[in-house]
Amino acid sequence: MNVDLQLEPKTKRAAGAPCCEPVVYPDVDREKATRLAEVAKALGDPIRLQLVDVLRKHAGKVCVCELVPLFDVSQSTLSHHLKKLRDAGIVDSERQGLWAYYYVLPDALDELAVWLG
Amino acid sequence: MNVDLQLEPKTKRAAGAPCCEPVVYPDVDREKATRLAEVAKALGDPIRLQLVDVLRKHAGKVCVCELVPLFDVSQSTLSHHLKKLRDAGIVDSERQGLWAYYYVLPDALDELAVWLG
DNA sequence: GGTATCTAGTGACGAAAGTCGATGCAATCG
DNA sequence: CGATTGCATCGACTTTCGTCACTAGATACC
Repeated sequence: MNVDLQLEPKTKRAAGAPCCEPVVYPDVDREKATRLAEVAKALGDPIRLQLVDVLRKHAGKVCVCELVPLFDVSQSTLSHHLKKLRDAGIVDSERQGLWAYYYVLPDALDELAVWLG
Repeated sequence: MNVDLQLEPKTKRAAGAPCCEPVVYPDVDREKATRLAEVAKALGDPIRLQLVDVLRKHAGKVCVCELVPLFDVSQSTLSHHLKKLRDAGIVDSERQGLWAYYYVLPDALDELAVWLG
């Protein structure tokens, strides 16, 4: 593994011709890259990442009113972050009377985990 | 696993008292969350994610001149994306004469993969 | 030395993100 | 019914992002 092919120094023809032909190609197509990047972007904020961490580690569903006091941001900001996570398909919510309960949808995170290998 | 503890409906005291006490806490501290989010954010763009994909799948180091033609953006934009990946500690580069070769530093991605479980 | 080539950096600019306070909307309580 | 509570949404603001054309440095060829 990691053959480290010896990096041909490419001292050939620096002037007059293109330095090299593209010999490597993406393994994930643009569509899948866009989807994975969407999930990664949703995790790209410390608050959202901690939100997901809380929801994942806590079996079952968690009331928003328990989440708000854990972070130093306003309730509306937290709601905004939760919406981002919902839009990315990382979590979903369920209303129960006056309260809203959030939980993780594992598929999105799994897909990213698989790509990370 | 995933006990789904039965979500006490909380019909108790909706008026006059806080709905509930916070009973869940983040498992990753803010510092680690910030670090993980930084890596995730760097992967939160389709071009950067594909760049990492190319560099990971390709054993060894890849010349920038091979990367540029793979994407429909200008050379300066690609250089900007590579810098973001460098700043996040996901890749590093090495100059060899006129060319620059990029390669993946696996630790950052591994840390994220471990968190994803 | 002069010129061509490859890559990084700069400046600019529209788009998007993160934040807050204020408001809206359902549902519940009294 | 009216008041209150929990959450989502809106409007505004500042900051960051993605992109490009242009420029600057360094290196290699002639």
